[in-house]
Amino acid sequence: MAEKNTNTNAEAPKKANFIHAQIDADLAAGKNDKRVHTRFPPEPNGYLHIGHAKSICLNFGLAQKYGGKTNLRFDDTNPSKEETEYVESIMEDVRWLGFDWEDRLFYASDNFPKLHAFAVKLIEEGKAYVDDQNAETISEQKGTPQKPGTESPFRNRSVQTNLDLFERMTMGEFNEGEKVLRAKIDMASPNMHMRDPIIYRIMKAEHHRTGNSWCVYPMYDFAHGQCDYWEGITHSICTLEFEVHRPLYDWFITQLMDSDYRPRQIEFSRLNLTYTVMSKRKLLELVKDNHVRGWDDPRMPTISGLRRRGYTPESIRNFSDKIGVTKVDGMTDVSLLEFSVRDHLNKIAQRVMGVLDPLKVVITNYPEDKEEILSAVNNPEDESMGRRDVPFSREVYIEQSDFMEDPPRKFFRLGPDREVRLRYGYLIKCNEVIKDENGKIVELHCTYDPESKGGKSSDGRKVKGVVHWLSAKHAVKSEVRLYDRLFTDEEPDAHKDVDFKEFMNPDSLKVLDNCYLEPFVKTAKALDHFQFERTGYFNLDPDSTPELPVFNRTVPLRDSWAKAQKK
RNA sequence: UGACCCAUGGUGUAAUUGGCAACACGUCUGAUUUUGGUUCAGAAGAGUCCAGGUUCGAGCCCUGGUGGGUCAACCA
Repeated sequence: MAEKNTNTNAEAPKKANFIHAQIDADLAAGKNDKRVHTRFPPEPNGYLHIGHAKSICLNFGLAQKYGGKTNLRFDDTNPSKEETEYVESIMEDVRWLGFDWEDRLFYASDNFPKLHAFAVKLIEEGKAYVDDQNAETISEQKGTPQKPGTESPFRNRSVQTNLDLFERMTMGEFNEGEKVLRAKIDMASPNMHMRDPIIYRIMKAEHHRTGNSWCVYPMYDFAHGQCDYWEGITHSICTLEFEVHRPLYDWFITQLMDSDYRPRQIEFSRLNLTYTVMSKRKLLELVKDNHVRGWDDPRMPTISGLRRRGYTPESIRNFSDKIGVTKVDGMTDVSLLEFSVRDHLNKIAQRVMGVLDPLKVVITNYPEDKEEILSAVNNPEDESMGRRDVPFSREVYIEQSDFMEDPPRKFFRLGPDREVRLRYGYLIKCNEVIKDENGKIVELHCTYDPESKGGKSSDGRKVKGVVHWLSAKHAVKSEVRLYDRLFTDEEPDAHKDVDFKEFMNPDSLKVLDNCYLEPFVKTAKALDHFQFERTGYFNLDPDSTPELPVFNRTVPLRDSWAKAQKK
């Protein structure tokens, strides 16, 4: 018998990318004892977002593929921006995504003493000097990308003077901005980063880990490569904007190395997603100015926001695999992300009937006090999830949008004298439409076909429409939060003259407070995933109380009817 | 008036040492369906930024353009 290839995404081998090719070449050349050791190096100055997830999946994925290791390293060299709160959220998010750094948790700040000693060594070798000029002057002397810079008058101080001055900087003798330590490289280099870069600056700020023990802090360029080196990193993967830093990265490594081992920087393009922003600065602005409820607002592209929204780690990892890794600056359509989460939730989500916008239906030929228990499938994609009981009675709620008094062509839901099936229940026919004094439809009177239970009908007739419903007296009242994209523009931060906040979508959050759900949702735990049948995927928000469950809509179901209606 | 990087359907990516441009999302049909979901079957959509060159043969190699990105923080 021919076997069908049902290779799922989870099992499918990851597509090779250009980094794999480079690692393969390094391995073939026998570099670094054929080790592969990567690291994920966030600065703890904000919450992680979906772009970081791409980097996390890449770095940890590489280690998995090559039998190597991945470190988690906090790049905490700027005490003015960094906080312990961020450190904690980052660790939580990486773990939640499903990755484990085992015992390899590092901080750049762990290396402050070694970094300082290395700076002293450079001074001794005549490769670094203390500059007394202010930031503005130094900047002017840097020149422009087109024009070479000029040398600082302090460039040729004696080793002894530099040693003395740097020591006094370290002891806190000078104020912020009075002096900096610079590497002596090449003020005429076509690469701005090689024009005597600043490697240490005076900062009298409290560091979230080292407190007040330091008055001088290393710059990123003077810390990152060295940390890579000391941690034994072989492939230091970062985003494209660091490409021009690579010569400097290599320069410091050359000063440091004492064997054949040499880490190597490789750059890839960061993730851009439509209808959102992805810079920590802008996300922080949204949080600080209360445009959203916090870093974990379900509308945010942060890992914590996506988690609260109802995304699963699997769906994010899967998305990450799908988008691949290249050096092309692009813009990924958010529909790819939405596909990933639907795809996963379809397989795992418990089904439930939920009426978001209720319309009362009285089944006039159903006995007043009768109640029945109907049986519903928990997940048609997964038999092992079993079935559940759903109570049925004379008065039910259906969705307002499932009834039209004057239905258009191809509308196969309820209308006057039309018949639909109540999912898992009976066929009902609408006989009477009750309106209030304003003409608004407030209630429907229907009759049911007692022979139609369980998919049959008394005479074999079939109906096209199936609607979800809830027994009015059993239903649990809930709040439901519907989310839409945070911005109305595909690239809100791509407009030169308009602030990205001008494009914020005023309807990005819609709160429905008159929703009904099956009774069993009372037992749900925060973040549990559900599919509200015919509506979308939802999860239980931590804001829920025993009296009032609150649900977030993760993503709507695909809806070909709504799509057809738009045309 | 520089250095470095990038360019393949609408979007994201593939394409062994040069060998019929493939996959996914999205879009559109149709079938199945007690979710207008899922699943299944199928379709449309690029000739690979441009111009030369090498070659039997170029998305891939070479040359020159064009377009885009990054770099002039005591941020990372």
